[in-house]
Amino acid sequence: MFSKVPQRNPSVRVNQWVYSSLCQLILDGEFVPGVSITLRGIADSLEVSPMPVREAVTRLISEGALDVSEHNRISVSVMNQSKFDEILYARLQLEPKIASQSLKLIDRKKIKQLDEIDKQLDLYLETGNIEGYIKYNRLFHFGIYQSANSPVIFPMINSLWLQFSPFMRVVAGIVGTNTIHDYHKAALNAIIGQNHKALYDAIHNDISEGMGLLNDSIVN
Amino acid sequence: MFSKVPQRNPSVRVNQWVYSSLCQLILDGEFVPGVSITLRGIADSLEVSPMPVREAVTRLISEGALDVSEHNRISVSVMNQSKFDEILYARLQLEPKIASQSLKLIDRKKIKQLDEIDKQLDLYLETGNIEGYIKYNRLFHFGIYQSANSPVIFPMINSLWLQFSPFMRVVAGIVGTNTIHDYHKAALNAIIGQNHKALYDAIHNDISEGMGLLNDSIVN
DNA sequence: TATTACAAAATGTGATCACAAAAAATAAAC
DNA sequence: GTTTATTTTTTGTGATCACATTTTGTAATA
Repeated sequence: MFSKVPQRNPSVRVNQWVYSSLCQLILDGEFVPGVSITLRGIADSLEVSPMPVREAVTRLISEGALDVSEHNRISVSVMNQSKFDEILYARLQLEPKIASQSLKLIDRKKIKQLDEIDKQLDLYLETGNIEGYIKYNRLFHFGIYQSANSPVIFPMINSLWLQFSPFMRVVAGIVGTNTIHDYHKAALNAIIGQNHKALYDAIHNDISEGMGLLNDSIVN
Repeated sequence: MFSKVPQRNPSVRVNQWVYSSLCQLILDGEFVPGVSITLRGIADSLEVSPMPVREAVTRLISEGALDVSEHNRISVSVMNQSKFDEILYARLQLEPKIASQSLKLIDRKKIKQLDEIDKQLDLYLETGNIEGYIKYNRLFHFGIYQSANSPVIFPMINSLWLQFSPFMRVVAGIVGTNTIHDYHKAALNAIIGQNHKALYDAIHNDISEGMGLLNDSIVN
């Protein structure tokens, strides 16, 4: 049923594969906010037994990506104003800090990767490719964050992205790509120049402006 | 096996009871860092089948309270310097903010509760009762945070406490209660006076000083 | 057409079994 | 006594079944 699920690798456990597959689907915006999810439905779609799905879904619920509604039914989380405000606050407190923390660990090879991601991203922006933009924007941010080697805050950031991604996908489809202006170039220059404050500010501004575009689309 | 587990309530599901029981045991410091955990062992101790334990443990792993070591063995998370630094940073960014956010929602009845909690806490400090201190310190903090009605940041704070609680219990047993000085009185006065900044600062100072006592005891 | 009553299917939860891999325990050899 | 080899037990994982509850589908009634 799901079109773009990563291929099964026999060396990786089924539960982990299911979890990362669901993560990717959520982050890519394949899950529409509010839509109902069933364990057996996902199990059939991924062609696995319900058991590893239960484990993955339990995790995603605890990370806020999925919601347990009345009568223990599972659904994709819906955005509201207070959730959005807190996600924005937490992102602004955690992501610039981790970016800055990763600064000294980013080598030349990584910089080249980030540069290529950003070039691809600009291409998607020009052609109005929302899916491409969302995916490569995430690759850019997490490309930086992953270098930080952060044991506590990185999982928290991951959880935050899982929470707003379904909402972002819907909204981005409405506002389109032409109003988006990111601070990736500033971030890249800051990385190259090893300027902590400039990188911190670039990520901060990127989040502020990006989330600002989404704010108007919240319905309670 | 576990002595102080909350009583089973037939109206609440087994998985939720197991999860909250394990949470309480962890927060109260009953789980020693590094100790191995087995699904069947916990299931036998709580006199339930392994199934709901699997669910609870999966959640606790994703919240950072438990760790998956090599060969998929489960153990209580061990503290190290980088984890500690990030937990401290995240607590300082999130907890004062949520406390401040809860300020206008705390009514007279809640203030009375907090005051009684703090009185009991002082008693435990005088008599050197570590377990009592840890429990009532948590009751005080979460008594405030819960009033904030926070959908995103509150769960993050909960996860942070689950991560450092096992470590704190061990260290607190070493340093003792006589060196502890909290800012709960300042926090209470700030709440009564509806002073946002004073409450923010009180919680900030409380975390800084409390965690400062723990910092020296980290072994890598 | 709209509403109600009933039957059928679906859903999360809990329990149990099977299995491969890893620990732990025991026996054998030097 | 110490090390090596072998057996036994334990452990997480995945699959399957049973069950109460809820939802959905269908037919009957007005």
